[in-house]
Amino acid sequence: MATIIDVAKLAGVGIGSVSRVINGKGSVSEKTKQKINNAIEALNYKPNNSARSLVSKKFNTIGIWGTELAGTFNSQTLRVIDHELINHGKHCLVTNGDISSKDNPNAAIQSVDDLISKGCDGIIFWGTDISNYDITYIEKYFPNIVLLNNHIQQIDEKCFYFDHYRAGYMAGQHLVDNGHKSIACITGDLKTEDGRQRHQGFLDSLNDNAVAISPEYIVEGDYSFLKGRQSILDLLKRDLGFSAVFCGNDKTAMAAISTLVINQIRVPEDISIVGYDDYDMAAFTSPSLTTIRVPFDDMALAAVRYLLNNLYDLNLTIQHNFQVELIQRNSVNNIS
Amino acid sequence: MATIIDVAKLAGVGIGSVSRVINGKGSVSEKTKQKINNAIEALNYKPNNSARSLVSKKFNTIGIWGTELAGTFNSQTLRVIDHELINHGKHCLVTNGDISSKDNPNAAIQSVDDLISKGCDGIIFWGTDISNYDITYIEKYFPNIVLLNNHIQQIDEKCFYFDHYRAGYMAGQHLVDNGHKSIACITGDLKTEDGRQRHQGFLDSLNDNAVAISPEYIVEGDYSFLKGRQSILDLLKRDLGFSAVFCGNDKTAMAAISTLVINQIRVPEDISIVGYDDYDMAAFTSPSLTTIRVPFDDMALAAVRYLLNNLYDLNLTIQHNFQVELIQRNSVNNIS
DNA sequence: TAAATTTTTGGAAGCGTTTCCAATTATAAA
DNA sequence: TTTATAATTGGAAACGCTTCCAAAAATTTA
Repeated sequence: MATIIDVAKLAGVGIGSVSRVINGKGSVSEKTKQKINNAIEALNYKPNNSARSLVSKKFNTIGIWGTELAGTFNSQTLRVIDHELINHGKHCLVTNGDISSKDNPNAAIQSVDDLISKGCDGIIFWGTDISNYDITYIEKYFPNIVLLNNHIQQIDEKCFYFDHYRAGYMAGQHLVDNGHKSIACITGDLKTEDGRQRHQGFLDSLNDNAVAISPEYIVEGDYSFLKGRQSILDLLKRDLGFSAVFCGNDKTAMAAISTLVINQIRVPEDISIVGYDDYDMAAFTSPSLTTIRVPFDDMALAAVRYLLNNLYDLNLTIQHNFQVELIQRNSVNNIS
Repeated sequence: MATIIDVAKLAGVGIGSVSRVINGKGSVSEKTKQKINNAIEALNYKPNNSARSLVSKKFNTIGIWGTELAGTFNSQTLRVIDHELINHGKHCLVTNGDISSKDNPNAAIQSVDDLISKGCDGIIFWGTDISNYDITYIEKYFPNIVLLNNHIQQIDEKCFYFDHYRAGYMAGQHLVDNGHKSIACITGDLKTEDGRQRHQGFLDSLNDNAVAISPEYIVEGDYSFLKGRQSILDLLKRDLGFSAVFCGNDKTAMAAISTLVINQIRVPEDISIVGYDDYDMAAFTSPSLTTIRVPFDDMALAAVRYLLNNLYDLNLTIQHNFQVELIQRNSVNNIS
């Protein structure tokens, strides 16, 4: 591997000039610039990143910390992030901080510290699987962070999230608007903040419309297919006679549909279903799923850009209003 | 940030001893080891990775190069890889070498070079979106690579793949065994090697059972939901009267089911469907999908481990026989 | 033309490690 | 005790870069 010294020698100049050329800063005459570029070409020279980082303390890398990497739309989002980084010559270090499996209470912080000392200029915290307490603790000594789909008031400007409450509200309203009065719900994971918010929004929408919903109509889910199936079965067993179900995410909704169909219950004729997320598969369930489209990719893009702007002195435009939208397909029946 | 010199000073020893302790090699007396560990603790010392890599030429990082990161089960696989790496104190650098969008014919190689010079000890090439030619070219100057779900004869031992041909054959055989004689097919992407192999396996299974399939029964897909819908519509329009369809992946199959149902065609009573992959959603389509379970995660684990063993002198067990399995659910009717 | 100013240039110093080797210390053998 | 052997130790050199500054060259002004 050629070094900067080799390049300098071949070009017949000092290493300072070479450094100035490859970094594009400091003044170099056109003539020497030419010589140096030729030498770089000839030697196929690539700057050594370790040496660069060692002195500059910049890594041109940002870390992604999350535990939900196994989700469905997350890989699409990861792609969005990665693309934007590559566009700006940065890299992306992924860490799956699966904190649940470890018995160490500091597992989350340790895995983040690990990421930091590995060398990244900033970190995207994806989701709510790390406590607010841990995040604010980390933010004090490593402030270049951004939260994706999470919100902590103290560091509001570093948070990229949307209004889950409003989204949940929209879902409930849609059901009410279609004449449903007896509505069940399989929530998202209520241990997560966004799960709670959307649930509250949903509840409030019914309340505002004077539609009652008693606790036995509600089952707590966990976003998985399996739990979705169990939950709808649970609900069915209670024999409540509801005409619609709001599901905490599309996976749950899909599992609910398939389970209902197996049990000879028609969707939407007998029971209407509303999902949440608008995964790519939502248009291809049977029936296709009416759901809430959530601006995940937009948020991700904004989050990376925020980091990029702050870390590398760029000036990328950042979207701030993330639109939530109800996508009407065929899983809701109008019974009014 | 404390450096190794600070630690040495505080412990009252030389930097050599500190280095020996943090790397756990070379002899250090129990007494000085104690002093050093105390100092490390007191200063919250973390070795600087750039400096380490600069001299050792090891990065403790492996790169993942792929273009299919937006797939569905890929994020699950990414998690498998990441976990195994973290277990061994390594990190994972992700690059989405989206080569199609660029007009540069060397885009793939450049993005790989970029990954290499960023600093990784090895690379996992995920999928077949980079040409054999490019890979063998890269392998010459950067031999620490592994292919996941791809196979190049010259570097056989670095390839982790399974028998797509056999898997395709199983799918066809299953349909024949259930009495189907008029079978259609929406292929995978035939630009990919594995897509071609599974298709050939499927074709041969019919042939071996003396079941004819003429070209108009075959539509080329591209693994997407959308194309799946278009393709089944295409097939329907041809009015061929087939009783079953083999789909190149589960997304295609899911789109096919939903489209058939919309068109008042019952699955499996009117048309049977076999998928491919066994995505997690396959059990939750309506009807649930009979499909080929593909050992993707096993392959990924073996691939990382191969790299880990070779790069860091480990001795992890590596699975070599990847099982393909037919998962029978409810999308195939026995009509014999 | 000479002096003042600006642009360009070379290379030493320093970033925080690992690796090596010579020197020191501890241990075993005589 | 002395000598031979083994274990431990300290720190200089090197890794390849950026940053800085003083020196040299080019340009402008008087």
